[in-house]
Amino acid sequence: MKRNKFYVTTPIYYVNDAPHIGHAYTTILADVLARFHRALGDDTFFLTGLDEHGQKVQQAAEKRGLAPKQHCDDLAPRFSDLWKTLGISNDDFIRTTEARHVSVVQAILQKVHANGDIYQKEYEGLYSVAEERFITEKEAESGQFREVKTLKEKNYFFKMSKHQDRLIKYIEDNPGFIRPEHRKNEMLGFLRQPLGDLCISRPKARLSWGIEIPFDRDYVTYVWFDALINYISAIGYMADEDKFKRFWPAVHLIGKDILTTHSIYWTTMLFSLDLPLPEAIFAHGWWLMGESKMSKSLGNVVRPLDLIEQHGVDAVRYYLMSEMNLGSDANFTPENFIKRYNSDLANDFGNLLNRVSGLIAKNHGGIIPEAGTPSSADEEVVVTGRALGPKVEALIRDYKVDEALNEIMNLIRQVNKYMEAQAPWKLAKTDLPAAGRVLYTATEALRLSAVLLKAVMPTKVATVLEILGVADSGLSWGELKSGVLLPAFPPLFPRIEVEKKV
RNA sequence: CGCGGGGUAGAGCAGCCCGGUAGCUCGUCAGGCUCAUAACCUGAAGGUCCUUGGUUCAAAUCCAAGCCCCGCAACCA
Repeated sequence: MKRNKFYVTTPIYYVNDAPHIGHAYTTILADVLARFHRALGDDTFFLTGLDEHGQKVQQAAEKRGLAPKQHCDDLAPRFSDLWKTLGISNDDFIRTTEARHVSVVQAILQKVHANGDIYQKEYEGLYSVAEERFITEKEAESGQFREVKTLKEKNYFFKMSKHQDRLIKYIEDNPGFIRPEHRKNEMLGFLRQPLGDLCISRPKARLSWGIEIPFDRDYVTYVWFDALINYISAIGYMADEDKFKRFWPAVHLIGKDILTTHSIYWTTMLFSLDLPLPEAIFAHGWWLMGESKMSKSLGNVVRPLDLIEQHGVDAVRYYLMSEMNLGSDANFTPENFIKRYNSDLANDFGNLLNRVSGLIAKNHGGIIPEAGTPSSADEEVVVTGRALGPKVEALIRDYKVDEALNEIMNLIRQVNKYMEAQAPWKLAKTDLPAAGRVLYTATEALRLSAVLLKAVMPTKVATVLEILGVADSGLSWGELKSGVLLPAFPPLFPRIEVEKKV
C-alpha cells in the first residue's frame, strides 16, 4: 500500500521581526497538521525557517556595528527558541544565508536565465532616497516619502507574464489549490489584468546583503526570489533528488498578506523550472486585538511567551487553533482566552476526567472497571466515539482544525450528559458492575478524545494517556484496559479565576 | 469605477447550493444534581434572519434593486 505523504511549510519569517502571535499561529497550525498527518501514518515533512537577506537586515546590522551575518546569528534564536517552547515539531529549520540554500538559488538563477526567462532592462521610476527604494506614483502622491526623484537603473527581470495564461488555467482546474475559496477568486481577479514581469535584482551599489547573481557579479537577487526558493532548497532540490521527489509538492501555510507572492511569483517561478506547483496554498486571516489590528505603535502586540508562562503551552495552542476559523480574521482578547480555556478545557475536558477518575477511585478501588455489555445508552456514546476519528481526520485533511476541535468537544459534552443520565455514583449503590460499565464507557470516550487532541496539546495529552495507562493507544474503541490502576493526579487544567469588576 | 466576501438572539458563528417548526458555543436568568476544578445537567428569556419589491401554497434560503461592513486592486523593482 502506498503511503500518503504530507509536506507542510510556514513562511520563512523575517529575521529582523520580533516574533509575535501571528508567527506563532502559523507555526502552530503547521505543527498541528504535521502531527496529525504523522499520526495518520503519512510520510510527513515540516519546514519552517528564516529569511535573512535584504535591506532592513543590512541596515539593522550597520546600526549595531555588526556584520549582517553576525546580526542574523544573534537574532535567529528568538524564533528557534520560541518554537522549542511552543512544542513545534519541525523537521528542518532553514536560514536563507546557509550555503545549502545560496547554492540552490544561484543554480536556479542560472537555469531560469538559460531558459530565457530572465532578461535585463533599464527601468526609470520614482525613487525615494530616504526610503532607499522605488515607489509607485500613488505612494508619491501620498506625500509620505521624502527626497523623491526620478532614477534610471538597469535590472534583471523575470518573465512572469509568459506564464500568466497557464497559471489562470491551473488555478481554475484545481479548485483546492488556493484556499480558502474567496482568496482564489481574489487571485483570479488579480490575474485578469495583464501580468508584468518581476524585477529580481538589486545593484550591489544599493544593496549588498543578498545572494549574488551568478551571471552578473554587480547584482544581488531580490529577497522574494531568494526567499521562496527555501521551500525546495530545504528538501534537496538539485542536491538530493530522492528526498526532493519524496516530499515535493508542499502545502504552504501563509498569512493573507503574502498571498500574491506565493500564488503568482512562486508559481510562475515553478513553471519556469518545470516543477509541479504546490499541493495547496492556504492563506489564513489576521489576529485582531479587540477591534484593532495588532501593531507596535498601538502597543497591543501579544507576546506568545507571556501567555505561555501564565497558562501553559497546550492551552495557548488549543486557544489559537479553536478560535480562528479557516480564512477569516479572529479576535484575540484575554477575556476570550480565559472563557475558552475555562469552558472547554477546565469545565468540560479536565473536569470530566476528574469526575470519572474520582468515581473510579471511590467506588471501584481505583481500578478501571470492566467494559461489560453495553446498554443502549452506552451504545450511543460508543457510536459517536467510533465515528469521531474518521470525522476528525476528514476535517483535518481539509484544514478545518477549529471544526475538528469542536467535534471532539461535542463528544466530551455528550459524555457529560451521559454521566448525568446514568449517574454512576447512584448506580454504584445498587448495581456496582453497571456503574463500572458506565465509567468504562465514559473513560474510554475520554481516552479517544485525548488521542485526537494529541496534535494540538501534545504535553497534556501525554499526561492524560499516561494516567489512563494507555500511552500508545489509538483510535479504535475499547483500547482502554480494564483492571489497570488509575493513579491520583492534580487537576489537568485548573480553572482560571477572574476577579469580577464591580 | 472594477472584482470578491459578508450583514442570522448580548458576543462569535452554522443553516442558504437541494425553499416547508431558526440551530450551535459563550453570556444572562431560573431550577436540578451533588461524583467533579462554585464544575455538570435541565429549562427559560432573548431574533423585523440588513432594507424594499418579486416568484411561490410557503423564502433566512430563489430573483431584482438598494444600504452598510470587510478584502483585493500587483509590477512596493
